[in-house]
This record gives sequence, structure tokens and C-alpha cells, in this order.
Amino acid sequence: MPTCVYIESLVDHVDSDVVIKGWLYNKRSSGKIAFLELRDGTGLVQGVVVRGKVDDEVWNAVEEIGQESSVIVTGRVKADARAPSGVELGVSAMEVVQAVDGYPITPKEHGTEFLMDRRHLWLRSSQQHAVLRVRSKLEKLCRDYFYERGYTLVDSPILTPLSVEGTTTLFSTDYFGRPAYLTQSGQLYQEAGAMAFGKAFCFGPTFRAEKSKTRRHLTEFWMLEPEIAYATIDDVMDIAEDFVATVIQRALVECDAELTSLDRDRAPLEQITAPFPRVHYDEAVKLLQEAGEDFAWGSDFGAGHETLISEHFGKPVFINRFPTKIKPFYMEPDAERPDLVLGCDLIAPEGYGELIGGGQRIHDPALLESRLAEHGLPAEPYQWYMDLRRYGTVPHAGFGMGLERLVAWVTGRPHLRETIPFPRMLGRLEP
RNA sequence: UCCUGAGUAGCUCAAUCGGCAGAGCAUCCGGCUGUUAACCGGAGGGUUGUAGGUUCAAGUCCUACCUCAGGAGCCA
Repeated sequence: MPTCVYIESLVDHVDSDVVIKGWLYNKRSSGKIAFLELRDGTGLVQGVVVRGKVDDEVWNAVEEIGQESSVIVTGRVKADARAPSGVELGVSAMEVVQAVDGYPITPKEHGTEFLMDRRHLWLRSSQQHAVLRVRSKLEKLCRDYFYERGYTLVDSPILTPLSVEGTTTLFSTDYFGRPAYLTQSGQLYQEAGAMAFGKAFCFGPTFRAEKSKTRRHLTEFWMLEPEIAYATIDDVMDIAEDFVATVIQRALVECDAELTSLDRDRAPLEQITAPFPRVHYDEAVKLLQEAGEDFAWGSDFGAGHETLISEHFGKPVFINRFPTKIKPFYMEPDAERPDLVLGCDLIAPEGYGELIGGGQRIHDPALLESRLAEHGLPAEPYQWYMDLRRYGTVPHAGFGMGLERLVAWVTGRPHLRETIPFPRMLGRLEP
């Protein structure tokens, strides 16, 4: 009995007989020869079936099976220069696990809605497959970066009584008779993690009930949030910069095959090395005004502004020290400029927008208390958060990175919906 | 929520000034021993998003609604 192998390792089995368990991706046939494009989740290989060299039963089965039929194929691995992977399979036998008729996603074009309704099947298509493999590898690279540097993973809760950025953008639920929300950010809990472990991070799903309809937003997205005790805004920019550059450079190596099948231009990614330019909010405003934009000091940047600023550099850009009134309650004020806070955003190049938002948090208990009141937030649910300032408070800082935006940038996808297996968006909860 | 655009065969689209509902792919039948979204010949396949209106005549014009897409605001 020949050994069962995955398609990705076929190159190591040239001139041997092997068994492949997979699915029919596409088929081309002529009167006496048929080409089966086979996939098994690890790759694609072309199986060649010659009439007369296999049992009539096998030939008849080959003629009958449709796209995505599940098959177990036995054959001889042959090196062939005509094959994209360098090998093909001379089929000697085939067992049909299920013959499929009418698989909806054909090798021709389809519309967005049609494909999104069949997302559970669309995952099998080569481009979607490649994007999600990149996502999987990027998740590992992100975790590895922090584990290798002594961080502790402190999982933040998903159900929370807190509304950090206002209740209008929260998904609410009933928690045994009490209101609860799906978390918008793990940050507040990560601050507790930083005080306990020095360097902590979380990486999990977060939720925003924003009625936004753009290519850069999902209602459920994954966020990576490191938080570091005794760190300042400048430390956080150093860390975020080294993190992004390291992950991108490793991804170029780890995801080489996927980037090839996605036809991603590697040149812009190869330029992503530290240091990244750091632009003060004041400078960013000046830059926009000089570019002829009608932008007033004190406003927040829109997507167009971000792109305009990042186009000035060919690298990710930090914008830092924002006006206090456009940022959340927990941001530490700039000692030299009381109208500013020590926040920083990292804008990705090529129009991929805000990749990271972070900064230094308020550590003074009195200041935090007054900021909570100024933002009209109830004191009671934040008592545990205040405790972090009552018992051994220290300056600390951290950031949050949206995983899907990183995946979109690395893979060159224009829309976030393709960067997560089952996207949740305005108007889409299925499949 | 606002702005713009689209909804016609299973899928992707066409249909000129309001005048016979069309193509490619998919499906089915036939052909082909090196195909790479294979190709060649043939066939079947339609309540034109929904409801109403104008007209001799509506896929096409008008009104309302529904759905989707692109963008804005907001954010990661």
C-alpha cells in the first residue's frame, strides 16, 4: 500500500507511489486523457489519468465527478517542468468518497454578495486560502514576538460591564438580569496585567457596533494589545516600531508561497524597517494645510488625511501627541503642553490606514478620577481600575493593533472582509 | 445615518430613442492523448428585486419600498 502524503510534501516523493486524500478543484478532459486538479488543503497538484492505463471504472468515475467531489487518489509522483509546483501525479487508482454535482463557486467570476453568502465554501478558493494562511502565520508571528521578549499573555474578558468609548458603539447583552457589553478593547484589563506581570499582552476578538460601511471596518475584529509598566509614549513607539518591522520582515520569509499566489508586490514590504518617521500632531496639521487641505487644528484625521500624511514617507508613520478633547479619558497629558495627550497612532503605508493606536495612560489617581467625571462616566464600575492607581501606581503605556488591517496590508487585499474567516459587518451575520 | 451607483438565466454581464429577452461560463448530449479559468459542435434554461403608476406598448419612464456595492463620518 503506497504511503498517504500531503500535496505540500509531494516534491520529496518523486518517482514513488503515493495516496492523496482531497477534493477535485477543477477538471479538464479530452477523449482519452483527463487532468484532475486536486487539492487537499496544503496545495494543488495535477493528476493525469490516461484511458486504458486505468480500470474502466476509474475512467468512468473521472468523467462523472464534479468540482469539489471528495476523492482518494493513488498515483506515481513525476517531476514535470510544465507543472507550476514542479510535480504531477500519474493516477493509477481513485476512490470517490462523494461525487458532487453543482458546486456553486465555479472557476469564473462571482459577485461579492454571492461569495460572501457562501463564505464557508469560498474559503476553499486559492486566493482566500492564501490570505487565511497568511493570517494564521501572522497571528503566530505576533504572539512569538511578545513571548520571545518575556511578555505574559493575559486574556482579557469578552463580556464586560464597562463602556470605554460610549454605549452607542457597544453590543449589549443581558448578563443574568444586568446589562453587559461585548468588549471594545482589552486595554483596561491589560493595565491590570502590566501591574501584575510587568509586560503583558492580550490577543482576542473585540466588538464595535459602529454603523460604518467601509473597507477598513468590521464589527468583530481581533486586536493585539501589549501593555508595559514603567513605559512612556516614546518606549511604546520604539516597541511598536520594532514589532511591526520584525513581523513584516519575518512574514516575507514565512509567507513567501502565499504572497506569490496572491501576486503581492513585495517591494513596499521590504522597505518596512525601523526607524519609522514620528510626526507631532502640530506638524501633521501643518503638513495637511500645506498640501491644501481645509483642516483645522483640534480635529481628528479622516481616512483621506491619513493616506495623505503616510504618502509623504514610504513607511509607516507615527502621529503623536493629539489634542486632549479628541482622545479617550485614560490618556496621559503632555507635561509640556496641557492641551495635548501622550497618544500615538501608527499609519500603515499604501492606504491601509491606522494600524495601531496607543499611548501613555494616566497613572495619577486624582487626575484619573477627574477625567472620568469630565467624560460623564460612572465612578462605580471603574473602582477596580482606580485600584490600579491606588496600590502602587506607575507610569505605563501600551498599544492596540488591529490584526485584520495587518493581514490586509501584508496580503495586499483591498477589503477587510477577506482577511478573517467569517467576517461580521454591518448587515452581515451569516454564515 | 448621509451621498452615489446597481438589481435581467445557476453565475458574470449585454439589450441603442419606450418596440420580438441576448452572450460567455456552469448544466446536459456529442467530439478530442498534454490541458493550465482547456478547446470545438449542439441542447435545455427567464414572473427582468417587490408593489403601484404612465403608455397602444415598460427590462427601459415615474413613485414608494427592499437588498447589495462604493464612498463619507467614526475607528483598529
